[in-house]
Amino acid sequence: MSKIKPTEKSYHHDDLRGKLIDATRGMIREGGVEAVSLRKLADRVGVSRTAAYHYFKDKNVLLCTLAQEGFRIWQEELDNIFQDETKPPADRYRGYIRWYMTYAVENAEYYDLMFGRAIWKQNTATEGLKKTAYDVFQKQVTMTRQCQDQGFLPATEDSLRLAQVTWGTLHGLARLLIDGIYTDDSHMDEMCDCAANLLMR
Amino acid sequence: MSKIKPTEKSYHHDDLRGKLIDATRGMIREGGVEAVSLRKLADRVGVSRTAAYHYFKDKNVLLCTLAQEGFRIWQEELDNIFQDETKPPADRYRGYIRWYMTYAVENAEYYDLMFGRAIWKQNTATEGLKKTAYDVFQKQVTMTRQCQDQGFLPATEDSLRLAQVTWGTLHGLARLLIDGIYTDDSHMDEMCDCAANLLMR
DNA sequence: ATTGTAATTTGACAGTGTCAAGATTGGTTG
DNA sequence: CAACCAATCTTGACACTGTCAAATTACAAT
Repeated sequence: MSKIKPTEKSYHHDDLRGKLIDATRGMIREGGVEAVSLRKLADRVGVSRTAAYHYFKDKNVLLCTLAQEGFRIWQEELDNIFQDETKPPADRYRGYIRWYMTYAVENAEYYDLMFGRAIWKQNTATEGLKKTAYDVFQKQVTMTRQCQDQGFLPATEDSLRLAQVTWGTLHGLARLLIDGIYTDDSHMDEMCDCAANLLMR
Repeated sequence: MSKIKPTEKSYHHDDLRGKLIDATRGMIREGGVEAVSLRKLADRVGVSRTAAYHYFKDKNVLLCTLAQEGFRIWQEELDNIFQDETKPPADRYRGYIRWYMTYAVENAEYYDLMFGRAIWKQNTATEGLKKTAYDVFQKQVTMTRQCQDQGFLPATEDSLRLAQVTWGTLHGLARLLIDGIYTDDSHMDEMCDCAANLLMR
C-alpha cells in the first residue's frame, strides 16, 4: 500500500492542503481575489513557493476549489431559508432577497470569487466547480417553480427563464453595490424592497 | 510659449497618445482587460516599454480613459434610442433592453471594462470616468421617470430606486450571459422578453 | 540498511508594472 | 545661426508574479 491520500495529514505539515485553503480564504477576505498570490500564500503558511503545486494544478484550480466550497455553503443557506416553515412562503422569498444582498455585501470578496469573472471567463472553471454551481442553480429553478405554484411569482413565465431573470436581478444589484457603481449600500433595504415589488405579484 | 499640448501631434510619432489608445482598444477587444499589458502595448505601437507613462499616470488611468470613452458612446446610443419618435415609447423601452443585452454580449470585453471590477473596485476610478458614468446614470433616471409618467413602469416606486433596480436587472443578465454562468446567449431573446415582462406593466 | 516514492525545496525563466536616470529631439530664444 | 531648454522617449533596474524541471528531503516498506 504505497498510496497516501494527499488530503490526509502528511509528515512535514499537518494537512498542508487544508492550511493552504484556509490561508487562501483569509487572503481573499482581506484583499479579494486579485490579492491572492501563490508566493505570499506560501510565505503565510511557512512553506516554499511551489509547495502548493503538489495539491493544486495551478492557481486557477486553487481558486476554483475555494469557490466550490463557497457554493456548497451557499446551497445549505438556500435550503435553510426555504425550509423554514415558520414563515409564510412569500416572506421566505423576501427573506431570501434580503439574505442574498446582505451576504453579497458583507462577503463581497468571496462573492466576487464565486460569481466573478476570474473563474468563469472562457471556461476556466473546474468540472467540480461547474457541477456544484449548477446544482445551486437547479435549486433556484425548482424554488422558482414552487413560488410560481404558490402564486407570488408570475405563472405565465417559463420557470427556467424566470429563474435566470430573477437571479440576474439580484446578481446585478449585488454587483452594483459591491463595485459601488451608481450606488452605495446605505439604501440596500429600499433596493431590496423595490426588487421584491418588481419580481413578486 | 513653451507649452505643447501632449494630445497634439508630437515629432517622434504623430499623436502617440491616440495610437496608444487605439492599440489598447484593440487589445481589449481581442483578449479582454486582463490581456492588456503595457509592454505588449508598447511593442504593438513600436515604442519603448515606458513611453505610455508620459501620457497616462499608470495602467489604471489608461484603462479609465478607455472606459470613459465607452461611456460617452454609450450615452449617445441611449439618446438615439429614446429620441426615436417613430416608435411608441413602450417599444422604445423594449428596444433599449434588446440593445443593452446585444451590446453587452457582442462587446463583452469592452462591457467588462466599463462595468467590471478592474476599474471600480476600491475607488480606483478616475474623477473624469466617475463623472461621465454618473451622467449616464442620470440619463437612466430621467428616462425611468419618463417611462413611469407614460405608464409602463410602476409609478409607485421612487424613480431613482427603480432606475437602480431596472438597470441592475439588465446588468445582472448581461453578466450571466458574458460570464456564461447558468446561461449561454442562445436564449437571449427569451431572456429579454422575460425581463421586459417583469419590469414593465 | 537500502530502496522507493511521495513531499518539499531550489533554481530558473518569462512575464508583469513602475520608478529613476539618461539620451534624443525640435522649437524658442539670445 | 548657435545655444539652450523642456518635452519626449529610451535604458536600466527593482520587485513582483506564475510555473516548470531538477535536486533534495523524509518517511514507509523491504
